[in-house]
Amino acid sequence: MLNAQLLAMLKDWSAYGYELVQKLEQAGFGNYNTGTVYRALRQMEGLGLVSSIWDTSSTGPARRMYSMTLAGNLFLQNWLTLLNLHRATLERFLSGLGGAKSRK
Amino acid sequence: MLNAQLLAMLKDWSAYGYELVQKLEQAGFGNYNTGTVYRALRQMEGLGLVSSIWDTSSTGPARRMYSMTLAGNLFLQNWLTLLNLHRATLERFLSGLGGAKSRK
DNA sequence: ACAGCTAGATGCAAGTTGCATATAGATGGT
DNA sequence: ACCATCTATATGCAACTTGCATCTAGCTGT
Repeated sequence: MLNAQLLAMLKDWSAYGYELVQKLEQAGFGNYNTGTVYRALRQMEGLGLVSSIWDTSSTGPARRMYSMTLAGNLFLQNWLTLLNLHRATLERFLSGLGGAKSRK
Repeated sequence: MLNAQLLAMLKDWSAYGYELVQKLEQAGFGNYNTGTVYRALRQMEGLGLVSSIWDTSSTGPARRMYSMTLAGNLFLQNWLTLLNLHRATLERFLSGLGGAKSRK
């Protein structure tokens, strides 16, 4: 879930970790702490879903700017497709049509 | 995710763990193994989301029959509402409308 | 000079999951 | 009768994720 949310926020603009923590909250995705987000980003970098460079252009401490890669985009698309499938199945069960074949 | 999927399958009919493992796969929810499902069910029982009784009526080993409680139903409704919110936000980002205010 | 903010990182504990294995009753074949 | 297999639940161990706390380091404002 977190990975998909981070990728979604990186789709059109690059961003750095500290910024993403705040954006997650603003977007209504919940309050993740910095440790969780930083490690998720590094893990995704290891998987090739995002790439990063040190940004020293602005004032303040250096920032690690993340961008989504092509693989990251494919991952996100796939993840959303799966999410929609599962959601549809869940709601099929909630409508009482879940166990169409066998009942107990 | 798994908790919600299990609750959805218990909404209209009670079921036991071994059965739920197979139903998860048939429904397209993925292949969970028995250890994961049994422990998820016991955990939800501890939370009061499901209740169980030993069923010795049929042949074969005794089965632990699970039913969803009222609290489980509320939990499921809540969870689905949250899921839909997050999904909507994700797709808002994918449409390029995610960072409406500030850009980089 | 010093408190506070920005930015990233890491150690430890808790929770979840997969894999392997253990258990026990029931079934079927030879 | 014996033994392999299926059904059904359970648990130990390792890997991974997350939250909380803490650390480092640079910059800002008073």
